[in-house]
Amino acid sequence: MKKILDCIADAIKPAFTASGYDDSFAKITLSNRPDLCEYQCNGAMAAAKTYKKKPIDIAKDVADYVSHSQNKDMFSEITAVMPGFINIRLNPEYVAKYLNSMEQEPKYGLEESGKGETVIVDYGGANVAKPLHVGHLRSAIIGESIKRMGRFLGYDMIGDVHLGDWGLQMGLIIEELRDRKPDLPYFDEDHRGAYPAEPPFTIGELEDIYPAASAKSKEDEGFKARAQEATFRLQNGYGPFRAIWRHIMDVSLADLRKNYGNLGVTFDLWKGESDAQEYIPGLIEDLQEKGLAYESQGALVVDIAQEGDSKELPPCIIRKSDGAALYATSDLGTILDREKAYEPSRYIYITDKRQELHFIQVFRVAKKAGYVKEDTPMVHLMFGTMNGKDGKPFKTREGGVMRLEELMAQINGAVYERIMENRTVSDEEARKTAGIIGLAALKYGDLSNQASKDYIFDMDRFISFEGNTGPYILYTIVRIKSILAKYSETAGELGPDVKILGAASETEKNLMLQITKYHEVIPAGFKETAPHKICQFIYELSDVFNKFYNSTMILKEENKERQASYIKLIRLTKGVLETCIDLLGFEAPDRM
RNA sequence: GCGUCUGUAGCUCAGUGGAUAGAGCAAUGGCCUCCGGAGCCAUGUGCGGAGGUUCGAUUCCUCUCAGACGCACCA
Repeated sequence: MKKILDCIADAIKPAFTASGYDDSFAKITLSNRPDLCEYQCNGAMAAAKTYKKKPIDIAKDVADYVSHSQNKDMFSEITAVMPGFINIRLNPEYVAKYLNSMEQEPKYGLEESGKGETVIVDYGGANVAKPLHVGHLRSAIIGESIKRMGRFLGYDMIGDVHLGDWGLQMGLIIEELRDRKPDLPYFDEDHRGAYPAEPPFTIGELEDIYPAASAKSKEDEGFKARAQEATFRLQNGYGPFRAIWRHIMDVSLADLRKNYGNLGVTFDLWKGESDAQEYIPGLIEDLQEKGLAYESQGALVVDIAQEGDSKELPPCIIRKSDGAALYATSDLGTILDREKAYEPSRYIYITDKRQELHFIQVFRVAKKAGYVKEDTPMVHLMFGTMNGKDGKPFKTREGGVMRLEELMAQINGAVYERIMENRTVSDEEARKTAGIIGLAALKYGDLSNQASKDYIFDMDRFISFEGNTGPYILYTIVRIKSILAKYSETAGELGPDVKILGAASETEKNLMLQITKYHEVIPAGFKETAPHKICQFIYELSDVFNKFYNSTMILKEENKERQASYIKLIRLTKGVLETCIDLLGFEAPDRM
């Protein structure tokens, strides 16, 4: 259904036209002076130059016309004020009508603007055989939210975890495994026949092997050289190492699925750098044939500089001087794979902002070589660093990188303690609820910030039940659930003919007007890849709801028609809140 | 050195070419015959600095200061 701002604009357009002004000036915005009006139109001031008239006269023409037009019932006020603002208030009956139709439609009347578009979302970025740590957190949380928003808007969203599964870490693990278990058949050059189906290690061992190998390679040059050699052999298809690699993948992926699952993050594709390998020889050949790739200092590079660059950007290296492919090559290969399989109409990559240059390079090569159509948007949604309270990158107390599991355990533990302080619920329920609230606290704490900026992770603040936090939003939903349950106990379910009535109080009208922003906020959040806009919306919605709640005795209302209207309104409020937190990637418990 | 991004209240963060720049936390003072007080109401402080464009700039431009990040064979 139409956004309420557009409804208002359409209602006043005839007034502009009839008074001799272009109706493109009939643009409505939310009022920035709520004490004066609900909506405003600044078009008269913009039109003043064009028509060489005083803004106030134009505003008066428009306001007068509307006041006498057939659309006048839509407004309770439309007035021209100095220097040329048109101040607008909506008739409460009109707002109620809008909400009633909203309530009846699927997705509350949100238009599915994305129908027919396929979008690849590249997020996650986990490395196989390395545990997830807080550095992976933002990509997963933000990406999941963007994916859900797009899907809700009707886009065919394809989320790809894009694993780091082809790098030096594989060689490191192979050689460390050789040192630990030299008798394994993978290291016996004379071994014939199949290799065991069972992996030669558990996830626990694997998690120990990689850090050990990584540390060893920094001290032991010989070991590092062996790892590089092993990586090279793996990448060139050496059978025994491919067999180990398969084991590493199987063991690690099961663990990654579990960990991402605990975060409420799922992927449609579990592809990785290894899947791009088959495209690389052809890719390099093609870039050479097209005359884009040339030798420079022994490496093969593609120029990506363009008119208008404020600085000459370095060329994109697609083959190292030792002949090996690298990051950019792999990402280009992945693009070829995606074009072949999906022909996406848009790409969204969600990574750390330090990779900005890399993606500029990759995108330009992809466009220059014609792998991706010129008009296909390739978006790099970059996010900033998650810092500790000291403003420096978040670390464990010992100064190491904190694992995601540990972070979540800490948050859930802290929430659990808070629940147990005030309530006597069963331990089992408290644990479960703590998990739900903890995830909301973590995700909301992250998503409520602008993605591109660094932000400070402050657990005490994020898990607080007060202020602009996830738990506060959940609390509001739980409170509404409680009222609805009590109502249905005594009065039963709402009949289908119950209508939301025109607002009886200012707090009620504020709640109703806030709900109408829903149609504006969700498409904007996706278009601008800005989940924090959804957060801001539901925080404000929770706030106006709580003010309404505090000033209105819903269950004691004696007028049954009015009471049913209240119930329907708060049910709609709950529905909108739940829809939005689902888009952010978390859910509300029944009690907390 | 060059480039990109950031700088808003004591702290954490929103925000817009337009009227009086908003929230939360923290501080202080109120509100329970009341559907969950994990709430509501009230009080105080600010656009890093200097120019410019504009009728109007916190927003756009230039310079400057401070911080983060990046600058070809890591991913």
